[in-house]
Amino acid sequence: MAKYEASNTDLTKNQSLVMGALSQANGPLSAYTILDELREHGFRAPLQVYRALEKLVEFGLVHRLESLNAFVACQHTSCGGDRKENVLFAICEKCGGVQELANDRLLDVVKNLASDIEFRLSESVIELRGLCASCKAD
Amino acid sequence: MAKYEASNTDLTKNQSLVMGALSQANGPLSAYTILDELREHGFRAPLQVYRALEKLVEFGLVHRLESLNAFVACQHTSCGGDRKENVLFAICEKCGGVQELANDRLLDVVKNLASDIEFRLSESVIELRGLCASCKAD
DNA sequence: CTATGTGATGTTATGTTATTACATTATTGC
DNA sequence: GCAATAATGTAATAACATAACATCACATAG
Repeated sequence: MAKYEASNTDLTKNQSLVMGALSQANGPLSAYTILDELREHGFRAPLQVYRALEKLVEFGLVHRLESLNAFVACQHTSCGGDRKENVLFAICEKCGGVQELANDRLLDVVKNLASDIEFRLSESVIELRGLCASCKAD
Repeated sequence: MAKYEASNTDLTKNQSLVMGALSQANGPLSAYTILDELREHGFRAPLQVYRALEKLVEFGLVHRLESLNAFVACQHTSCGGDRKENVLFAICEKCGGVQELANDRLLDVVKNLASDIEFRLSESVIELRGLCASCKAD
């Protein structure tokens, strides 16, 4: 956990615990799953998790997956630094794994699309569903 | 409601009622909002709404907005016909309005992206958040 | 040093969204 | 008619999220 405390934004105890749980997981976790994992560390209520998650998302260390109601640790070392979500997710429907991608071309298309309809874009949620390379082989 | 019963897929009573509620609304509705609106028509339980919604989504008459946990009537007359979601949404954070867009270029980029990582795409969730043309003017 | 502000935490209760399980009714094809 | 299938009704519960309020830790201006 020292790993996260040492990051450019210092994390509080609860934030570190939640970040630790998400980093050890090999996929997204729901807030309540995190809560259960952290009961042994003294967590008692959902709000403790949600408050930590809110900050971690704000810091760019964690992403929320809207189509899963779940949270995943950022896979880009960069992400904490370059804010602004030019990021998308490929979610495997078989193994539950998530791949995080950053793609400028996609972002450009989205921006153009928004500007075509005079929409002031503040955030974009892009989540692909399907089968990951290893699962589609089976 | 005859309007929907007359569509190429015949709707059941509950499906028609839910479709009617969504069509009259000028924005997305949550399942429970729909339930409340339909109590006067005899609806008693969430499941009645969720079951109807499931079918309507299947028919392509309704879309689910993942980032809102809400549902919106399809704005393309075409949508019922050409299945497969090559569709995205611009959601206004001020007025709550939703614009549904279909864009081939975006779909191409997404497909290429998926194929780059050997991901077998089955569905894509693309939801833009921001301010619509009329709200950003204020 | 103590008063005050700010942010984090703890706790309970409640609100909101979605599904499971099981019984019943309607419709369709034979 | 009768079996198979789809739709519906109802109750209970699961899963996800926030409101409201109390307390604690710590920084810093006076």
